[in-house]
Amino acid sequence: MAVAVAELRGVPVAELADRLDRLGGPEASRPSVARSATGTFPDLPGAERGKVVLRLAPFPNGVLHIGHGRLLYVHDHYRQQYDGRILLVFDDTIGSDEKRAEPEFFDLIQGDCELAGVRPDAVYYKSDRIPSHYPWARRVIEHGGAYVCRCPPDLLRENRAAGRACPERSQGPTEALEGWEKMLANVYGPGEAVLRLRTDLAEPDPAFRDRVLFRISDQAHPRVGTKYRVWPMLEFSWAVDDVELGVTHVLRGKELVIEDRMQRFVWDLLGIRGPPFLHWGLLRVREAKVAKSKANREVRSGAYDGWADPRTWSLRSLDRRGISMESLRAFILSFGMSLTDIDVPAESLYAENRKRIDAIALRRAFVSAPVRVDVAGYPLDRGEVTLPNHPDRPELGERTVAGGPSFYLARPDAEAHAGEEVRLKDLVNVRLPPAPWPAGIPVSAEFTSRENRRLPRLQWVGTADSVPVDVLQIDGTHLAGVGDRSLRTALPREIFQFERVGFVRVDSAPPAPSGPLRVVYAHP
RNA sequence: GCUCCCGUAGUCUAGUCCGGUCAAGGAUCCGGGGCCUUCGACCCCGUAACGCGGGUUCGAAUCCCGCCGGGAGCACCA
Repeated sequence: MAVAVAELRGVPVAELADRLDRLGGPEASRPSVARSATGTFPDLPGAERGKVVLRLAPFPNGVLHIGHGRLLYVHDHYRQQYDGRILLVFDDTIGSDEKRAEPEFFDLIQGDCELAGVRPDAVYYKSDRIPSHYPWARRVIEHGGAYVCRCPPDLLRENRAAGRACPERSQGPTEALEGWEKMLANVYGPGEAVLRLRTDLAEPDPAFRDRVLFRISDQAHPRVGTKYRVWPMLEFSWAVDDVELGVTHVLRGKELVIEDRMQRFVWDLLGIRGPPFLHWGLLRVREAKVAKSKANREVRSGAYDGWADPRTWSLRSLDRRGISMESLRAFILSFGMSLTDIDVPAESLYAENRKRIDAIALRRAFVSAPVRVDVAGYPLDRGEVTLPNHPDRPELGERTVAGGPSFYLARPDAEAHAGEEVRLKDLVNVRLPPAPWPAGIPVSAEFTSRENRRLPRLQWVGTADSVPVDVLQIDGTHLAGVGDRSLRTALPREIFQFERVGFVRVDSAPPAPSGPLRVVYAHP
């Protein structure tokens, strides 16, 4: 058994490594394979290789964010393990006033799946499947499992908490069927009647008492408009669709366990054997407190820079920052199917990503808040210098950049060493003048020596040829600075390490002709 | 309040089902050192955990009981 588990655990890691190798390009030749610990995934009960059908069911009211990563990669993990299929089923029932499906997200979410590397084998829309739900409702009613309740929502809630029956609860199937037909025949307006499951008033869990199965809404749906007024609730719709779509295993977060009971209750009533359920626990990435409604609002108002704004922590934003989806996958899979409440810092994701990009990111010099420093006595032969693109990988080539005698230094960095001798990294040693350094006036420094000594090291950019750079940071603010001239040939989406600053990715948006090079900060 | 779930180092995880091989493994973070002219990488070293209390047993992270703590659900949302 122990051996079997060990083998099982070994598989995904190896597959991940293969996958990375097959990507080609610089990643294929990187010196070492990134290895990460994978959490445990139990076998799917009764699963047969090649016959597993899973379903992803996002609600289309926002793009997929980091939290959806678990949904995506847990499903994909099992798809790979069992050579199964993943159905993307848009959970687009009519929602509520606070939570409504919106048209643009159908395509955006499919794009997100693609981006994440979790391509669904088929796509369904719940809104196309409403008619097939009605016969199921009828069957449940005929089995005495449901009744039409006309209590106002507040009263319904009160009664549920108190375990009190509402007057209509005693309806027999015939009467309930009549009520149901009236619902379908537009006799009632929104909020005037619902179809409720008849569980047990003595049911100890108040959350489970006589849940609503169908309700009436006049809202227009982004895909089917006002074609339907009687809409199923999530639990009932899955009781239907998990069976009709042939789903073999339902994987969901543990906040949805009560939906399991609801589905089973319906299936038991109708004598159907449905698929088993598996759950994972809550995952919270500390820095990514995503309020979907706020993000949507800010994107729409233009306050955020689109769906890939770093503040949204959307999958798109991670990609834009240069955080690879394979890193996200490894990060997510490290949690396994744990039911624990996870509160993990983004640093863990960054560590995972660093393993993958450190070997391929070319090094570049970048200086923020530049202050000009003129060096007296600067050696003439150092007007240009050639530096390696990567300190550990000569095969990645080198670049030639402008040297002195005039430099930009990062003001806070340099000012901290005012009056001291410092080393301009990879170049020469200079003595900086004492503070203060008035703004707007070049600082006069003095050449001291060339040899590499253990002095504080400063990043520099030669003023003779520099490139203005704008860094979009994780909090949405911008950092202005200059980079070395080799950045002039930077390609969209290219990933660099700004030495002593961190990893960045060149933005894919076409740059303004005269504007700075736009990059997005990933992590240290 | 009711119902369910979860508690292994700062964080995440392996081990718990089937008690001994666990004086608890890995990752990350943190600290120290080495090395490459980065605050990054790599190498070496180090700190650090079985929520608490009982019980069963020769032996408990693992089984039993009782607490305590955390989370989720209690929508005509998903």
